[in-house]
Amino acid sequence: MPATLAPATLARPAALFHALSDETRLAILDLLRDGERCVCELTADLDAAQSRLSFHLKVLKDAGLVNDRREGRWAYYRIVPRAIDEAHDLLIARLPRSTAARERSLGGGEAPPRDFRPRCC
Amino acid sequence: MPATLAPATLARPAALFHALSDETRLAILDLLRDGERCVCELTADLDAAQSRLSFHLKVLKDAGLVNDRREGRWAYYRIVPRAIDEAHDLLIARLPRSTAARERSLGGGEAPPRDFRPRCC
DNA sequence: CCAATCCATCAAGATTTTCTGATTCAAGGA
DNA sequence: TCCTTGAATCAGAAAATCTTGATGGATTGG
Repeated sequence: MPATLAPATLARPAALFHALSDETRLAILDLLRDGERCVCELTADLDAAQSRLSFHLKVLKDAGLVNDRREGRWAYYRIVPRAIDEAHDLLIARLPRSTAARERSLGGGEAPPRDFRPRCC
Repeated sequence: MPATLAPATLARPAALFHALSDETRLAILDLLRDGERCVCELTADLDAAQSRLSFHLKVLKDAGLVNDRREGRWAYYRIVPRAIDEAHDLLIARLPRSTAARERSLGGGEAPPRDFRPRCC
């Protein structure tokens, strides 16, 4: 991760997408869509080792995608909708500028890649 | 990646987000936002080894996020807007169901997590 | 107090990714 | 044809990630 390649502005998007890049974590998020769940529930539903879920929940939490709440000996996790929104915005920011403009006015229509003038080496 | 945890439906989202989870690849996408670029241009702009960019471009291409086009000895890469749209849809599918409904009608407003009835072990 | 439960964390190993430095191939230009 | 250039690919090393099993803390119930 050379400094020249990684403006500070890319660290956050990369971390957020990384948290979303694992099937186990996506499965967790899918379970949390219906509301908060405690770890033991997730362990049961996903048939996964508890330490494994703890690991992935920590990744999700560090990325800001989930919150946790302690109640007695249980830990309840829930999705942070704003983090999904943030990822959403970061995606839009990756659309080609021409397409992004179109996306804003219309509803995500079809379109050829636009003109380009490849000036190379 | 146990089968119980990884319905086929999660492989694609994970792969797509994985491709977006690296700062170098995000930097590449940012450069491609203005239109297609050849590898040598990217190499210069990002000050990165050619084989390294080839590697990351392959990851992006395998994920369907970019296209390539050969012209003489140059290879031009460009963003595939529909892949960004796909990632976008996969994100929306991760919103809490209550929030997702709200998202659809309103414009992504604030809201408490809704009621939940933590039935646990 | 004692035992059981829920969970985070750690260490160790396995697996995956990423980077670097060749090597190879194709396309041009001299 | 020979040489140069742009780019993909490979092998190996380095780094990051993931899994497993063990340990320990906190809470609860008996």
